[in-house]
Parts: sequence; structure tokens; C-alpha cells
Amino acid sequence: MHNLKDIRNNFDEFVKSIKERNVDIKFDNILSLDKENRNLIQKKENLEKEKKEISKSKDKSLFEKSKSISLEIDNLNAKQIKFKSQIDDILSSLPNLPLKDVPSGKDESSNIEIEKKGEIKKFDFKPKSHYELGEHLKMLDFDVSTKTTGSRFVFVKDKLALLERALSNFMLDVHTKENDYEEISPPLIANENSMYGTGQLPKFENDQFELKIDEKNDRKFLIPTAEVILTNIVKDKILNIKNLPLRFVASTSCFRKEAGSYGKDTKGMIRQHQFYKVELVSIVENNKCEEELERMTNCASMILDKLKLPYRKVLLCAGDMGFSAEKTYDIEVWLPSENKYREISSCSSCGTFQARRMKSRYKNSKNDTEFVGTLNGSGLAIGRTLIAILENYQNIDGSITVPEVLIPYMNNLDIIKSK
RNA sequence: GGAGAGAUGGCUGAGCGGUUGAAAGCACCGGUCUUGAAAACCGGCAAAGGGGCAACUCUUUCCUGGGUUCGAAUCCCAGUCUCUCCGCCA
Repeated sequence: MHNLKDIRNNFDEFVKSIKERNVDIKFDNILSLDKENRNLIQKKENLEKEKKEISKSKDKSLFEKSKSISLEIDNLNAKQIKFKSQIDDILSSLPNLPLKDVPSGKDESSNIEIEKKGEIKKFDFKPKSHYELGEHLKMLDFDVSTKTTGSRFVFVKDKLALLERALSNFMLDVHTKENDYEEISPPLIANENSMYGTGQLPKFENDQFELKIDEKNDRKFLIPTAEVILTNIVKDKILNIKNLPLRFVASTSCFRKEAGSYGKDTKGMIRQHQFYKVELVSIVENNKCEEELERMTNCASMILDKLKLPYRKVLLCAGDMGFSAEKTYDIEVWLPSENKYREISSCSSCGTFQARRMKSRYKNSKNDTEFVGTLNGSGLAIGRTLIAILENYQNIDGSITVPEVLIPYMNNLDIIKSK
């Protein structure tokens, strides 16, 4: 959510910056709406003042007048609310502005590769895809999930289920022990207001699984990422600067409709309606966002270093970033079967964009109230890490060597092969 | 599911129709004292929005939404949430 005052004062700059985001939203009338809104506020406040004075005077002869003022106020108020809600509708659907060092561009072709790390293994046979490997092992079953549930779900079985669990534990251990994140086991359901706070609503309702609960007012959604529930921990809070930064990590299921991605990644478990992800969230002083983004991205990539999986780090261009982000690094892991890098983590700074929506603030060293900065990143997507291990650690007979750091988490199993 | 109690500033907690934006304590910020720190003492300290270059000023806000009244944190109605007891249950 943007500050209307800032927009008002730097409209041309704002327009230029928002155009970078590759979105088509009409907001040129926002200034006139704003003007009318403020005009009505002033009229209303004058009447309110008059009314207040009458009531203070306790002069009975003025009581009738006070009544008629009340009616007038109601009238003005109804108008003012209409303007205000039009403004809010526009504001709440405008994405965050990119930071200066974010490259221009409308899609992934303008992203910039920052670094490449790890050695890409040369196979002396044709590497199989993760789903071929998984189905051959009889440990990934897409048929039974189609039967019980539908498309874009999977049954992970036996040693791969163990591997999935091991990955979750391994990542949580690294982030809690080495990276100073506090482990949280949160609800997987968020209310409407929380979804609004992090920016999933109102614009991306189509992507969310809404629950049908017998309640009239409060809508509930399955979380598309733990970012929603972890970031909203500080909703409606004024924090003490001494408690910052806050760093949370959670390993949760995530649920996404993936509307609009029909036909994309239909094979295998790259793109599922339900998947596990370890999520990192930081709440920081708003001038420390960029610093924290570097730190967070390193926390995420160190998992791949430890797993000895080759990856690259990419700086997203303005048009390819998520709605709430001001700057995003993607980490992409090498997939031999596709002969390319695929996204396994996305780390974003949202600046004060989410904090404004959530009303999350802190008292700075001068005792003034400011909005916090929020960041989130995957550390990492577990399903895709599983895929990367299957493909990068495959052997010619279809067995999978267990990465060294995971062996203790796998009950000392060092190779996964079919029975 | 049945029966009660409650929701007030960053936190704890008074107030229960008229300078109450709200006592008090804690926390926080500034100062005195101290070699430094602590303690003690003095002072400051809610948020959002509007107007103004600024000093400053106005409006709104005591869970949410309605209502009564010239006037509501305080009274009435509806809702949400929390707590206690009983029942049920992983």
C-alpha cells in the first residue's frame, strides 16, 4: 500500500515508477478523487467542530441546530466515504515500486544473473527426469493422487517421503541454529485481513483456496505460503526497536490454485496445488531492508551449498517481481533433465509496503512511530529441492545417492533404490 | 453445544452520560547526579487523518457495526474475539 501523500507530491515520478511494474491499472483519476475527498473532510470537520461547541455550551436554545448539523454531517460523511473507498480500491491494487537498482523489463528475459555456484555434474548417460526416477522407484505416485484428489497432487512414498521429511528438518536446523531464525509452527489458515496485509488480496483472490466455513463475516483461506501467516504476526503492532529484527522460520504446506498456469509444468511435481516449503520472514527497521535481503538470500542459498546442488542467483526485473516486492532475488537450481535452472527460492524485500497494509510499526530511536520493513524468502521450497536431489544425485541404475549432510536425517541411509 | 465474565494507550490497569485523549504503574525518550553504569530525582511520551513553509491547529478513535442523546469509553441492540465452568472430542 502506498502513501497517498507521497503520490500526491510526486505524481509524475510515481506514474513512471509504477509503469515499470508492467501492470495495467487505471489510476489517473486518483488525484481528483483525493482532492474531492479532502474537500469533503474539511467541510465535515468544520461542522463537527460547530456541533462540539454547541454541546459544550449546554445552551438549550442551540440543541435543535445541533440536530440539523448532525444530519448534514451524515450526508457529507456518506459522500466522503464513497470517495475514500474508491481511492482505497485503487491504492490496494497498485503493486510496490521497484528500488533504483532493480533492472527494467517486463518479463524474465530482463532478469540479471548475479552469480553461479556449484559444479554441474556431467552424466555419462542421459539423466532422467524426477518423475521418471520417482515412478521407477515406486515412490512418487501421480495416479493414486488423481484418483483420490485430482490433478496437480502427488503421493510421495517410502524413502522419498522420508527424504521430504529429512529436508524439512535439515533446513529448519540450519536456519534456527546457524541463521538465528525462530521456529514457528503456525496455522495453515489465514483470515481475509491477513491475506490483505501481505498483498494476496484483493488482487489475487483467484489463486487462493477459500474455505467454506459456516461464518458470515470472516472469510478464511488456506495459506499460499507461510509468508502470509508469519508476516502477519506483527499486524496491528507497534514494536519496540530493541526487539528488531524479528526472524521467523516455518516449514508448512502451501496451497495454490495455480489459476492461469494451465498446461505449464503439468508433468511431475514442479507445480502442485499443495507443496511443502520452508519459509523465512524478517521484520526489520525500514532502513535495513536491503541489508537484510542480502542476508536472507545467503541464508537460503547456503542450503544449496550444503546439499552441493549447483545453482544461480538472479536479480528479478521490475516486471517479473511479485506484487508486494520492491526487490527480489530468485535462486534457481540446476535440473539436468531440463538442462536449465529452475526457481527454488524467491527472496523479497517489501519495504514498508506490507507494513502499511498491516499497520505494523515500531518506535525509532527518536521515539517516533515508523512502519517496519518486511522481507520473506523461501529457504527452500521442499518439493523442488527433492526434485533437484533426485535429478542431480541419480545413478545410472535409477538409484539416488543421498547428499552427505542429509544422511543423519535419513536414519543413516546413504542410497535410495527400489526394493 | 449449555452457563457466566470480559475487550480501554507499547504493556498492566482505573474510569461506567458532560474540559476524559482518557488516572496510576511499567516500558520508552531527554535531563540532574555518577569516573562509567545502576538507583534516585525532574521533565516528556497515543495513533490516524485534514489545514499550514513552519510554529501550530482542527477532526476522528476507549473490540466492530448500528441505535438513544444537545453530548457516549460510559446507556441500548447486533456481531467478533478472549477467559472461566459444564458437556463432547484429537
